[in-house]
Amino acid sequence: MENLSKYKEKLASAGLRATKQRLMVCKLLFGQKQTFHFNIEDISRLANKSFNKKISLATIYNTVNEFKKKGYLKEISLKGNKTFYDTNTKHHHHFYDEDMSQLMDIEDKNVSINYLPKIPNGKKIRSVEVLVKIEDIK
Amino acid sequence: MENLSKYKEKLASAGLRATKQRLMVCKLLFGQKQTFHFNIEDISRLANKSFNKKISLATIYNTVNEFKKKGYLKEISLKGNKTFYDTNTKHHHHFYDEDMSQLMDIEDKNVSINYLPKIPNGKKIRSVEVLVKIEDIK
DNA sequence: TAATAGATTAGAATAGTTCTAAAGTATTGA
DNA sequence: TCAATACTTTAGAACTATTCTAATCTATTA
Repeated sequence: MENLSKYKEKLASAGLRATKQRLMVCKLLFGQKQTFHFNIEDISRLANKSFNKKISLATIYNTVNEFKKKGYLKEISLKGNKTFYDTNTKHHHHFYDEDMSQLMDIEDKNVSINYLPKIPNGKKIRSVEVLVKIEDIK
Repeated sequence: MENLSKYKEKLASAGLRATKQRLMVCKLLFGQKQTFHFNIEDISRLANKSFNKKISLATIYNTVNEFKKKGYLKEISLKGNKTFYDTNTKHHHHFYDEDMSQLMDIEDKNVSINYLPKIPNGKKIRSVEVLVKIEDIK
């Protein structure tokens, strides 16, 4: 419970008051050693398991969406029904393991693209995302 | 109505009988000069407009899913609620226009990647997809 | 401490997709 | 050709993810 102030700042800067539920969400999202990938259900399940406390889905959706707007979380471009988020907001890429349905980060510096077609008139590039789908060597 | 046999073959090879509704879906999907991007609702709307005929959503979902399994259509990896499909099944990449919510193809030969990190043990690459998000120059 | 502003919540509402069961259509074998 | 069978289509139910709503609760402020 030592670095709660870090989370309080984060919440404040996103225009959110620090409440018990939001602090729990922060702890789950940003209290990990490594960045991670999750969906809303994961957070709900983790809150149950880690704190023995049920946080309503509405609260989780609200908090996650505010953090996304603020740039503290990134939504991942992946097909499928559920929305996935990434606590790694640095520009980077992904491996997607088709057999495990699992995502792994690829650091931006580990991918290089040396040619792209010219972009349409009046447009500029916002981001370039590479998704490397991998599967078991059968 | 001249190249219906082309569609009949396609349906047969996907294990589907050629019915009025499925032939309409085929015409909409594969009868275009250019490859295109669509979702289920688009096909439903197009059937209404082009043939003045309502095809049930269930039929469209079934047919599109069978074609996807068979490799005649590709599902596009994009966040968002609706699933998008691509009639271009060649390996290729996309521009995604954030302002217009519009997809454009980038031919595979127009993108080159000269370095990728090594892939995890026991895994091999299935595909490498590049998504270039673009936006208006404000 | 009272008043008020904001937060949380359960559950309703919505949207995309899949499932189901009944009715329709095509195919097959006699 | 006809009946039996197999496959299709369909409307609507069911399901799932997400958002909305309105009532209750909590925190802040004066």
